[in-house]
Amino acid sequence: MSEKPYTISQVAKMLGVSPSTVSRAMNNAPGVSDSVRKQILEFVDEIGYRPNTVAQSLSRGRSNMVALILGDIRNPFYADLAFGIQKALDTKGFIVTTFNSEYDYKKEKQFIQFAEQYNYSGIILVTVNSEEADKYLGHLDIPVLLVNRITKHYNGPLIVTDNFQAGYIAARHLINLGHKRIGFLAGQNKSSSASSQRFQGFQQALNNYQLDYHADYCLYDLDWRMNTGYQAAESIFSTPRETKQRPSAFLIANDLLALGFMNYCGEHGIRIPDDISIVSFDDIAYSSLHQIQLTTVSQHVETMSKEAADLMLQLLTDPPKEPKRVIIEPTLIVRNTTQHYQEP
Amino acid sequence: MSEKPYTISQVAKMLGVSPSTVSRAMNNAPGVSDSVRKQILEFVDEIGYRPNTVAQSLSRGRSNMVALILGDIRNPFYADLAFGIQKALDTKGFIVTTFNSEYDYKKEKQFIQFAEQYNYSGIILVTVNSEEADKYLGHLDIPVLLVNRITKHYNGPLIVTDNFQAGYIAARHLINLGHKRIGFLAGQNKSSSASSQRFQGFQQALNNYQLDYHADYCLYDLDWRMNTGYQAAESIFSTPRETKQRPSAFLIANDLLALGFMNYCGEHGIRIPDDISIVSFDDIAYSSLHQIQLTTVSQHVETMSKEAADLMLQLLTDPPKEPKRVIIEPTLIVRNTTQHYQEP
DNA sequence: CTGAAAGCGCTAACAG
DNA sequence: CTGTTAGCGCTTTCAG
Repeated sequence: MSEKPYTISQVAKMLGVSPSTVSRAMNNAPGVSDSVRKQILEFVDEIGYRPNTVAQSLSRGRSNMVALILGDIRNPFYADLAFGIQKALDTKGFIVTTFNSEYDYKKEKQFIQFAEQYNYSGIILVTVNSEEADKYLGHLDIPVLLVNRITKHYNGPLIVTDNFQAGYIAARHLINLGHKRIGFLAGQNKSSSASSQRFQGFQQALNNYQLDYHADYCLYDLDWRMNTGYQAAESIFSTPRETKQRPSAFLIANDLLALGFMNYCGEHGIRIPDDISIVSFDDIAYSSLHQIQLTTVSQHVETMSKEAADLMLQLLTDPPKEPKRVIIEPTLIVRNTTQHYQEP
Repeated sequence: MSEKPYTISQVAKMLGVSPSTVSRAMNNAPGVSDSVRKQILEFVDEIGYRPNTVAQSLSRGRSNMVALILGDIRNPFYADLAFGIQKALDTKGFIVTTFNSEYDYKKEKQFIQFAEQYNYSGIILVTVNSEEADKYLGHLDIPVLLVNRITKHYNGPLIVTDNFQAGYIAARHLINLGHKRIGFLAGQNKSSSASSQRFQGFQQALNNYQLDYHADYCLYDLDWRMNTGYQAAESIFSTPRETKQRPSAFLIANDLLALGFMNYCGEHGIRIPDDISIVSFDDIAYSSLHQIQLTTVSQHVETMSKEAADLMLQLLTDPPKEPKRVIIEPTLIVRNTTQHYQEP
């Protein structure tokens, strides 16, 4: 592994052919006789020659690197997504670099520029919604695939969960259980269409079932971290309020927040679901633990990553003229953090 | 963002200077008058010219990409590690690509070759221990930094937790609590020095305190997934055995396995810590939840990632002749899954 | 201090 | 079918 790697012209010389022939043979491009091709391929394999991809990239004007830009790899939902995408693309000879925008659209933009500068050949983007992004997303030099986000003006390829429906069925579940005072711990609605659409689904459900939406049952603009969920619970339960005035159930924008929320409740003797029901979104692995048993809405991350990989592959090989848009049906997974409303 | 990017010669032409001068100015290399340099820098900034990094990479023979090869990004411990390293290196102008070896040394090797082929300028490696790796790790063309693994013959730069000590203090904690029959759910000892050293620490502690090591209290070669921990518990508790013959406590090779183990226990009415004490390793975020409260040994992943990033940076800029090796002290975090041994 | 020229390793017309 | 010739965009001697 230590000797200087061969170059294509060295290989060509050894074989007594020209570099172009070697190149053609290796890229199975037409214009090489089968016998010569075979010979080259075997030889190359034997001596372990591998083309320098940087040179290829420069020469071709494109690489086989794909950028995956997402919020934070420490969120298990994203870790799953990244893992799936990466695994699928690896086997096709693409390598994917993951960037953590930390939900900051400036960082996101930097990464996008990075990707262009580095001749990345595609970007899979869980975008931080912003007016700016909405403007340029459609006109990047390289193919973009939006994942789990949607923006007003972008109409390129896309793959999302129906987050409106996710919010709707989550809320309906609670309503079915007899809850009337339902709060919502919202994510960063401005920067996440997923979050805002879940919120809208929630409101729609309230509306359909003639329930009031109380702004003061809700918390807004929470970042997606566990600790923030903890603090949210703290602020909710430490402000004195008649029990009857307090929501009996909460929708929580993602599992991480919900876990933090439950953590606070556990520490302070607030029983779930006896005192309060909660349902959230994502269905990360930890939500299914017996000790947790979180009722949540699955986004089917496995499907999502598979579709994302497939779609990106398609964009890279033969881009369809009609951008493909795939929508995933969310599924409510009822576990143990929700129960029938009981008069306090 | 859509117009074709400028090339260095275009920029040079616009300024009426030569490409080399622009290059020198931008890399603050000597040989440009301050006034010209300033002018160039300003102009470049204004029009937003950014050098094509692929071309740079080819020309220089090295890039500013660093590969991070680890087992599985879905393990929160690795997600934390990756996040920390990436964040630290990003700000220094390096981009890091994460590869999931899935604990398979063949994949690992592939990724290493990949990295060389792509002109990566450094590799941060949580290696899958293997004889093969041990041979070539020292002689790669590019700087390597081993993280949380150690091999027999490799003596390059390194950063590890003292995993022997980790195993030792974990076991001692249990022994202090009066446990005498202690089992171990081992990870993949052959491919993970972290795992095997924890195991050795455990055995040493037993030895020091005159306790017997029972091979049949132990399970070996578990992969690191939650579900495997679940199955381990299943196999342990479903084989009939006198309670007095059963371990009263377990060391478990990492938190993920432990979580799976606890999951099974929860589902089957096995109370922790009343019926069985457990302590594991990593201290991932989910272990600290009130509903979990796992006693575990922290590897201080934050320190680890910071050190790793610093060390890699050093290797890339001015490699010291003596390879630096840093060892991190593990810390036992006592929570709620361990208690005094009680006669059954 | 500055510019011209060669070259990094590969691909892609263009000839034969 | 095969080889020759230019580049891709940048860095880096080497002259001036």
